[in-house]
Amino acid sequence: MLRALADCNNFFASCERALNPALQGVPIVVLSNNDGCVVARSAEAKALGIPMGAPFFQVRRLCETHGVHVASSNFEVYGDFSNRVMETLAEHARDIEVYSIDEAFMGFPDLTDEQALALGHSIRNDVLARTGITVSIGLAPTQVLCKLANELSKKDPKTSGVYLMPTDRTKRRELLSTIPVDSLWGVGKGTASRLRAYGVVTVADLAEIEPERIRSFAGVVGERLALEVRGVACHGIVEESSPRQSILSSRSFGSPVTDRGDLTEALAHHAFRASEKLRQDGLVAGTIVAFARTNRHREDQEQRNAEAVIHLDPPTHDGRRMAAAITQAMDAMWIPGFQWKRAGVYLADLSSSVVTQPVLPGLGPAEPVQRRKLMEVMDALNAELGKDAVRLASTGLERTWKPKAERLTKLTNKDATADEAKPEGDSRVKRTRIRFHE
DNA sequence: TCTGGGGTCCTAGGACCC
DNA sequence: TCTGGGGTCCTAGGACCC
Repeated sequence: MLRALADCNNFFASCERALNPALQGVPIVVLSNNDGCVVARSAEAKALGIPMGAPFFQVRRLCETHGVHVASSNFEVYGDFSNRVMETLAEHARDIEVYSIDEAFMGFPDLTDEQALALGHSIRNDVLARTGITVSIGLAPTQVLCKLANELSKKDPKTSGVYLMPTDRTKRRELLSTIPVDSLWGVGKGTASRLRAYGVVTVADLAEIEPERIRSFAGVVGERLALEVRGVACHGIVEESSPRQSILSSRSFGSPVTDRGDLTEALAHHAFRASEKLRQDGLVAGTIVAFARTNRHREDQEQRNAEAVIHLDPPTHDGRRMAAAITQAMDAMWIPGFQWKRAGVYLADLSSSVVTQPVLPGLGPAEPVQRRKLMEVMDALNAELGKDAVRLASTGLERTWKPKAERLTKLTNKDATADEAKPEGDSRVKRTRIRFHE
């Protein structure tokens, strides 16, 4: 089977540009939540030497000097662009796995080299025409090689954004012997140094070593990598969405929080947000972990992680119950005298909310009907009127703890209609896990 | 002054059982 | 002094990704 990885170029920056055509040719930088770090850069911004992940305050002057357009991240908008890109990709592929907000693996029947390249270019052109987003396409027999091919297509302008991993063995080995093993997908610092210690320096080295030998010093992860770079697929294209195993909602505070009431509000807010995600996926949670952290970058201050683990019996997706449980847990969790920088709620022990067990006499249903209804109504209103249109009083009115987002792109009416044009319902794309990233 | 927010998978080691 | 041998399940933490 032939596979492909389509990956949007400078995705968040490209979305900002698609929203505002006046930004053509202007360097663009998109900031993480709380306007903290650089998480996306247009080609022009990269050329200025603005590094990925840089704290914004370190590159602010550079941006001002060169007239860089700086935007706070707007995930709702990027999510809409993502949907349109993925729907377009799905029309071209036999199978598709949406791997993250800006990339997807696709599966095709076997094709000749010429056909594969032609297909890649037609997909790329179609996505650009329909969404304004440029994608790069890497074609290869396995996902790890697709990833590599994708990087090569980005590096070499001669490829025009589409690169096919050489099918000829000798040519492929020649290529792989020029690529360091630590640039592979799945090889981080730890694995790279272990591999080097055993003389595996290039991707070709990895492709030639016995997979069983690899296993002895790099585990099953190493073994799978070795097989994938040999052209033996270990990862399938996953069309079925696998149920998710955890949910996290957390944010940094715009300024440090020292008040117990503020922290409680923020945690109640995260509990409710996390419960929304639960309900969306038809899940209930058996465990909540509420946590707060001090600023790890402040070496002059004592550090603290405050945490409360709450077991929910029976498991629930009721945001009110969760918020109330957290408010109670604050007695145990609250430590006065610290400047809290970040807080959040983590949900675990997830299971389907569909009740499979018969209700025992005298115990009643797992979740009272009115509560379920209340959540349904809140979700419906928020879907209609916008996020947070209705919320729990315990999550606060003033919300002085809110993160910063001082450079949000204002949406025009035109964008709103584009949003309405979004196809609904039986789209062929099954969203698997969408991870908002970078 | 200012430094993000999600996820998954694997492994090692302890608890526990027979 | 010497003091089984497996197996499973769970959890914490590391590694990695976007």
